[in-house]
Amino acid sequence: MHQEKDKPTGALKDLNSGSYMKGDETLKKDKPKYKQIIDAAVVVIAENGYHHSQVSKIAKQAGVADGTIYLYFKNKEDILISLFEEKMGQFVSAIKRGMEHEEDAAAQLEILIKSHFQMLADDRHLAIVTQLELRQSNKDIRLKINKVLKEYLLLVDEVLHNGAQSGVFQTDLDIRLARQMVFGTIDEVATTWVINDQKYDITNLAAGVHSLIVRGLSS
Amino acid sequence: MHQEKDKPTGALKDLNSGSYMKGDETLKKDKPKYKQIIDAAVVVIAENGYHHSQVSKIAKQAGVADGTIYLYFKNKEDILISLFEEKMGQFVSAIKRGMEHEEDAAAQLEILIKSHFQMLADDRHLAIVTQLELRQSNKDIRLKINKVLKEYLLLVDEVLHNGAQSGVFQTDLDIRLARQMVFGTIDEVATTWVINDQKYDITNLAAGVHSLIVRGLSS
Amino acid sequence: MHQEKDKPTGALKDLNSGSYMKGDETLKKDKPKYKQIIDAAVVVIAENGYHHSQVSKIAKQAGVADGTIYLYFKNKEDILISLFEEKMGQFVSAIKRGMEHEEDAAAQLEILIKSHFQMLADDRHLAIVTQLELRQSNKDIRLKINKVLKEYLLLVDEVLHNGAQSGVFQTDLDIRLARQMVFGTIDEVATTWVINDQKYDITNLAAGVHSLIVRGLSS
Amino acid sequence: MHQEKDKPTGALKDLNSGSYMKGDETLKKDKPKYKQIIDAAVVVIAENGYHHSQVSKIAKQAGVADGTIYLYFKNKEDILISLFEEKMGQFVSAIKRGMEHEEDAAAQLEILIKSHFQMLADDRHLAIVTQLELRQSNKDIRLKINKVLKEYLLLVDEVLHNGAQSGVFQTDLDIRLARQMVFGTIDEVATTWVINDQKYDITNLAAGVHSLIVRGLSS
DNA sequence: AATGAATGAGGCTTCATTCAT
DNA sequence: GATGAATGAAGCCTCATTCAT
Repeated sequence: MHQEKDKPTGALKDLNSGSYMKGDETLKKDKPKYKQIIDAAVVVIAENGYHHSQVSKIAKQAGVADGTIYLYFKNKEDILISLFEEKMGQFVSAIKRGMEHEEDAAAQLEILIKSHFQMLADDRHLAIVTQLELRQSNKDIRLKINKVLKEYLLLVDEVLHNGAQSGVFQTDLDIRLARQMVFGTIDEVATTWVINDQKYDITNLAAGVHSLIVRGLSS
Repeated sequence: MHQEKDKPTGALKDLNSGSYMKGDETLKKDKPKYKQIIDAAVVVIAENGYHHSQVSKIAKQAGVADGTIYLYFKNKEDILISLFEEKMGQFVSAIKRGMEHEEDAAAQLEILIKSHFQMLADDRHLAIVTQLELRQSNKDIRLKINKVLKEYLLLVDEVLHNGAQSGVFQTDLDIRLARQMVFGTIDEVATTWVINDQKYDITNLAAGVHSLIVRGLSS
Repeated sequence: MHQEKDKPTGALKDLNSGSYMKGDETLKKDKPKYKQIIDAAVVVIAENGYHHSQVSKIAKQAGVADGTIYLYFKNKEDILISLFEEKMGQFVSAIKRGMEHEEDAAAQLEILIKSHFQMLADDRHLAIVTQLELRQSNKDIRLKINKVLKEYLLLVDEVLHNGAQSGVFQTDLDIRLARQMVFGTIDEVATTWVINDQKYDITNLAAGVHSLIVRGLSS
Repeated sequence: MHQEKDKPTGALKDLNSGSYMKGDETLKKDKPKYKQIIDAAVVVIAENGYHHSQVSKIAKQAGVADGTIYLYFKNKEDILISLFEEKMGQFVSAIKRGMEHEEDAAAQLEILIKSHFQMLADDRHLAIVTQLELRQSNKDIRLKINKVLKEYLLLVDEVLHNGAQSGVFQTDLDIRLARQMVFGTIDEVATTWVINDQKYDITNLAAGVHSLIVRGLSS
């Protein structure tokens, strides 16, 4: 955990260098319209679906002209990737903050799961976008999204590594495989919840998911 | 376990009644060109990506005229759904066959995982299509695909139910959640493997995945 | 009037030589399937509209295979033209028969109008086809249809000529213009009736139409 | 006649509210490209025939990009309907203007016929389009065209009603039937003229047509 | 003569992006 | 910086006709 505490935001540090941004004068990202457009994109995509979310619709929702979008984003793809970066960045930061004062790997994992579910529950539009809509994007975008996702996965790896080293988890744990189980499970539970119109409280599932992951199916 | 043995293939029995098919004279599905076109679609989609797979490309790969496609499929969407039905049907059948003579739930689960990975490994085109390309289809298609997927999930449920009843798994197992873990994990492992260009042997991961699912992370 | 009586069917004499027919052995036209297909076309076009009347639909209604159509008709266009020829031929013959024993031009005109309306009233499918559907065909077909129509117009001309010579009508009548009034009026009344779903009895309008045509609007 | 004089253009007042047009800011209809495209459509349809008039051809003729068409019209159909509305509106307005200072119904009718023929003679492309090409459009379009046509027919009705009341025409005139005679005759004369490649001067026929309609065939 | 499976040309429309104002 | 009118490429599907059986 020391690692983690030593560089609490480190893992995210170059998340802001990915996409479109001209000079280093004033970052586009810090101008109000940048976030305004991203938030508009979340709403529009959640409400209309990925394939019916034209740039013009996002512009209208953001209250700007179509052309203005292109002053802040290279192209439509860039909106989506930036959206994911922006939101995922906050996501990872929040989870890290949550885990900051906990050293037990199992407990950290529970915080991670809870935070994950909580954040989805807090923004139903965003939940739809990340769990369903963004996945219909083409391979290129999904690859770039995966790059952003890597931050999150590294976080999971850290927890697993911790647990293995401290003996909380199996000492010879295949971290890569375990991470795929952890992420795969959380993601599947989240997606199922969104597909079912978020009609139950997903945060209530956190404990059960945590237990399954840690203890497995065995009796 | 008796259930399972009594109707080993039952759950799949009407998988072939889904989409496009006129009378009961000679099923379109049984004509050679039907499979020919589906196989062509798998190759074309795997090689060009979902969004660059024009009907004309599929027709050319299948060695038929564009219009011929429409003698066997209602529209482009129907090709995709039928593709998934056809392949998923074989998929589920194969897994069921594999599990037929095994009564232990944990062993059944291992067979399921192994079979799943084996089938993906056996057809690298199909693996790309199911793990990556088909997911960028629109909501309508995904809904219908989910319907087909349900057969598979029911199969998982049966195994889990078995295990819970026979005491191999936790007797108070939350089947729904457990199924989401099982499927989520398998799917994530498979997707990761495809994203990494299938460059390692996924079947080697089956044992590890099975172990993780059954025993969890605990030491 | 002698003219008229001398060659009672003359005007129709080459109506049967228009379109498709191979040798002079056995006329295609006399084989049962010829009329069978034409009648099928009338029904299909009336019920589905011109643009939704595919050859395959006509074939099915006629109880023959698609290919069989082409043993009796050169192409789809030929079905339509033949349909019009066949029906228009009967039409003109019937009107001629009706007028045969009447010498007064005004009375002849009344018979013509009455017969015209009566025949439309007798076959509601045919009425739809001739008044509405066939008019959406392309210019080529309409030109050929007009050629067939010419027989009918010649008949009108004869009556008008008669009337002018016998002093029943204006002696310096512009036959061409008068014929356009007669046909235009009859056609417009018929079309209006069909557009209104044939929901009143068009034959009741014959007297009024005749009176208007003969006496005009004047008080 | 007072009615007529009091609201001479009234019947047309909402002819411009028919199809595609968003707010009331700046009407699409008033922008130059709107008329530009409609005029292009008239020329293209007249020269190529309805079925060979692709949107791209119209765009090229109008000197705009294909996509620009869709900034002004909902779809291809909307071009045709708007075309008819626009031209028919001018048509009816012109006729009304012409009749404004004439109180005698017979004289009004003569003006109507003359104006009708004159306008067709003034634009040979438009004549082809309205008399021939537009009639092969599908039922939906024809229905909407008929709605626009109704303005014209109401105008005819007014004249006939006038005439009947003032004793110029038969006082017990069946207006509906009379209107069908008037319109049927004018339309047939116009169509015949167009089919014959407009090779004679149709305006010369106005007097004869008027005479026939008012006095009928009687000697 | 009759069949019907196979063919393949052809066009409307959407929407991300640009650029003159 | 902001605008929004204009652009133009790209693809699914229908259906008249053929021809091997």
